[in-house]
Amino acid sequence: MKKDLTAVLTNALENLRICPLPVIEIETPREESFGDVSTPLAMGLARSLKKAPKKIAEDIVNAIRDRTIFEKIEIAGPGFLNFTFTRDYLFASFNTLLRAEKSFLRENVGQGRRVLIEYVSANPTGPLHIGHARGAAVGNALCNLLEESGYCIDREYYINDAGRQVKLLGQSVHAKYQQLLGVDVPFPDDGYKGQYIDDEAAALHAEKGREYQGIPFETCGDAITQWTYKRMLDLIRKDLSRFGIRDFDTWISEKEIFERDEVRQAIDALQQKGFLYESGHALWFRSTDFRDDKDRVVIKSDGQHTYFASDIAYHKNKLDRNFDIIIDIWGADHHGYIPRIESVMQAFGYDIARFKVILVQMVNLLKHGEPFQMSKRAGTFVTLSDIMDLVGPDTTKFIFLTRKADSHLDFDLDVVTATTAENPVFYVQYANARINSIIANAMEKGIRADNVDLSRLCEPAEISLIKKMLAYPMVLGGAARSFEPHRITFYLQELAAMFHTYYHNHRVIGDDPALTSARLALCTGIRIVIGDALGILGVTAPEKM
RNA sequence: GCGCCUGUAGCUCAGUGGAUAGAGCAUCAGCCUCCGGAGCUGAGGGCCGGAGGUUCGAAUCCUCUCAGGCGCGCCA
Repeated sequence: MKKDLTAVLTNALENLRICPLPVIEIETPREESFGDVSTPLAMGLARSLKKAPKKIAEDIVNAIRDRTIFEKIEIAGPGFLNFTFTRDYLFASFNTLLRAEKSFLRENVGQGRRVLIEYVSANPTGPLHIGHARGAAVGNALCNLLEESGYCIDREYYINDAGRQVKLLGQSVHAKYQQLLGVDVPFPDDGYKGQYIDDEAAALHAEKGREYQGIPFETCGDAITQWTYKRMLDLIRKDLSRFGIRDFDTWISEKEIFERDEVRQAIDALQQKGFLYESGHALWFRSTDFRDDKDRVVIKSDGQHTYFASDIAYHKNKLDRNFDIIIDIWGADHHGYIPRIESVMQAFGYDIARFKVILVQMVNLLKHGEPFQMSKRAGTFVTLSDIMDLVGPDTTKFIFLTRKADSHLDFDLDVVTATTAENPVFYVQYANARINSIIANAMEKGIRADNVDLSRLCEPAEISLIKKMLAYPMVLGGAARSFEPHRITFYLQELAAMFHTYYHNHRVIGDDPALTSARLALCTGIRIVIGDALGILGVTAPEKM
């Protein structure tokens, strides 16, 4: 729909010798009476051409030579161009959609550009919680969406395995292990609490017996830390897999970045470019040269590097891999780090327009309508695994994807688990299951859908459904261009609603074989679109429920 | 104090500078001899937090202001 109209309009603008050619925006109008698609093109040109929008619109209409696919072209409101397609065009397009070819369903937004998307990247110090899950759902859907829209995607998870946090994890398990064996080792003040630490200590005992009994952390700490965090990482992978997140292409380790001396090299590189200076025995990055409001310490006066230093190295590592676009998906509580990382990117000479941080807002976990505060340190948190036991992966993902990434989200365990009616994902999946059931029914009755005469679809609801499906590629394209996968969930709910209404008003399988075939084709189209869209969101489309 | 995010229907949220601002839930009133009732139909519900500005046009952009959340370390 969009491709054809864009071609027509481009041709018309060329006939009018309008250049440079403006970006042609195509939208589906709010009211069906305004036509199938419309463009505010003439209004956008009003300023540069210094002519009234309606006059420009008239000129454009007159310049359209080939109008065989249109039933109607109207100028409306302040200067909208509204297009209504002929039935023949709609049926022909829908026929193409039925072949489910990606070239028809997709817009090539990416043009093969390479994108690195880093998301989740939770510290391997404990199980994933609901905040990580939101990042995972958004990141996974965005990767799928961009990949399907012509980008080459690398999915990456950054493992913070070098810092104090991982060591603290090891200390916590070490202490619990010793206590288990009756050795009185004090638990670290800010150690990790929670049942899983006890479980890990018990597991360590089960596997290694008394090997470390009475041995101080200074001696056996590295071994225990390694052992524990690898198990944590394994747990995270399992949770993500169960959550239905596609595996990452790269699991990149902070520790290995250190071991390859990349931190040193990155600091040297900044030093050479003159962005570092010494003050108070510490080494500073002059991020105020760019977009930060204060300079940042890279190496502390005690000679230790800061966390920021390894971030510099990691982002240089990303840059060195020559991606066209680099996307970081962070929890919104890290938003204060954006300016300094952007500064790093600029210092290395990278075009900041090709770096994007997507912030995923906090999830307010509620129980009985009351805030359910989570803290890994205090050990009071609900894990992603717990959530999946209660709610299920599909529902959890879908709910995360019904909101913009940067909008706050309430996730009330009672609401989400109590009444299934509040789970929009079921509504969509139900439509899919229903269609499968209808088609199975038809096949049992030996009804074939060969040589379908689509022109038998003449109910207004049928034409509306076809138009809705033909708009699907535009929705995907828009979502990809704006990095907003949530648009797809809204589209799906609308399409499902149209189908459910249609289903109640019209029987698909009836006495008229030709009409039945045509309606089966209609259903098949809906199934194709729902299946395709759910697939991109990373949500399953069960045949039966 | 400074910065970022969010204020849209009772609640949770969509809304790409464009036409009469939408959906789900909740509430109320209806629909199962019929392909899946996890469904359908209808009704009520709005000063788009507030005030200015930008222009042909603002929920959308700018300034100010109010409210909530988060962040502001030689922590990680």
